[in-house]
Amino acid sequence: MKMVAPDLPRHARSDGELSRERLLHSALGLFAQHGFAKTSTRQIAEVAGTNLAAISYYFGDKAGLYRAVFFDLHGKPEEDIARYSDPRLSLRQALQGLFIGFLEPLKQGDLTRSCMKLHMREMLEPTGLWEEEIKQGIKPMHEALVAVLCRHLGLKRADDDVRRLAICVAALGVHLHVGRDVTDALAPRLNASAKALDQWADRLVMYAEAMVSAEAQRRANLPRAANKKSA
Amino acid sequence: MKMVAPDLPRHARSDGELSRERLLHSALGLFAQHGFAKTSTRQIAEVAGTNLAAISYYFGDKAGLYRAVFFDLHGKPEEDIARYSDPRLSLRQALQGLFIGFLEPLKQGDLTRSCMKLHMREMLEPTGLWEEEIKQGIKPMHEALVAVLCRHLGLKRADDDVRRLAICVAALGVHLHVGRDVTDALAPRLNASAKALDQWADRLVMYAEAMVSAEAQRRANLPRAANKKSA
DNA sequence: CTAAGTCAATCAATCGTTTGATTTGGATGC
DNA sequence: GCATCCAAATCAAACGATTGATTGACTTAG
Repeated sequence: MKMVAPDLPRHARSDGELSRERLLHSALGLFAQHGFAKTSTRQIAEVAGTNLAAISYYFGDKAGLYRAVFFDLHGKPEEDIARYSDPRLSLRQALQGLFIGFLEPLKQGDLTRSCMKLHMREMLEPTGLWEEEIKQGIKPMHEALVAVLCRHLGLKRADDDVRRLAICVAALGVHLHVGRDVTDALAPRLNASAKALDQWADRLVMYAEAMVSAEAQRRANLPRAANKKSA
Repeated sequence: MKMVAPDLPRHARSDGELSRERLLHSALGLFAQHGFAKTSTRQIAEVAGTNLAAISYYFGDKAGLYRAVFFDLHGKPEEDIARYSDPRLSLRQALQGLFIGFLEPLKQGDLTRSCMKLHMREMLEPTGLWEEEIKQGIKPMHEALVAVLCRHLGLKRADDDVRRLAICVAALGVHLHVGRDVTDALAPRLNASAKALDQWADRLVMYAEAMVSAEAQRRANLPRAANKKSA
């Protein structure tokens, strides 16, 4: 069953960290597809076309490789946040920017998709890395979205309901990735083409706008009292 | 590091499949928490208080145990579907029934939560079991929800937009489980109490209603043509 | 007695990691 | 230009630990 790449011209000292990058990309694909535990170091080295020992050489150990894959091949959240946090944007524009951040990776190659899948997978297998990802990646994005919603709801401070709304809006984008396989099984056409993905963007923006409007209306109908605890 | 349960009174022939059930529950918890690959058979037997060989004895092998956990300890989808598919229900009532199915497991003990988490985990590690789960569990629920939406949107047949709407509505419920840890990190209060979970139900119903209304309005504003391809 | 159940001990396989030798590209001294 | 050296990089081989699974003897209930 094991098929070694037969006769690649045996990398002659490509010097520079070429093997390192090959390991990173191979590991990304394998980790994203099979998970950390089910991916063996031998498999990674085999796919990367390097020797097994190269993993220890460049990354110390398997966990170090995973950590490097997790952080090195990951876009900073700043650019994602910038797409929707500008105060001059309308709500619709902001939501469009938000969901573009979720949809763009789907259009690109396997690399970004694998990267996203790896992160989604971390949600279900918290390994410390994930806590850091929440702190450095997700929390800032959440807070930025909360700020956007507060602004358009006319609120000075965020409360639980705004945070819940933010989470639900983001959930629409997250589900694009987490539920990708399920969606493909239920309605294959929805993710089939780039045009279909653009329709996702349209509809998600529409849905999110509707959710925000509903929340705004709920707050408008609330009894006068300023610090009402709950219903 | 390995600490064996020191002196449990060594089950004397408890006859009947008592060990079998203990293995099932222990395996559920461990599989849900650490995943399949990272859970060892020794660990399972240890927690269950049985001998290692009991796994082979009752389930053939580790995969058989996993399969048994996956299917034996899983409520049939019929009862979930029944909560929202009744044609006499209003849209709001149907959505309430739908989300109750997602929220109820959160209120109950670790068992149902672990069971749900195990299934969510399967999404990211397709292992054949998952495909069957889609066919027998998720697809029926999806089709039932699509039917509900068609009814309230006044449609004879489902199209891609209805399916997308159904997926997005369900995504709100799915995210309760998939994004549980993230939510706890971002806004711990939202999942803290049973009362908070009831508020989730209220808000999710409200959001879903808003999404359906938005879709209805979009369709109303559509140019007359019956089979318009897209915008 | 028989068959179902339980147990400690052990199997072969695979895992992540390490070792020590070897190869390579470029700097150095002449 | 040429021989020399060195550190970076690569490699095959093996390590100890752990894995899932099996064995065969022992215990108990019917």
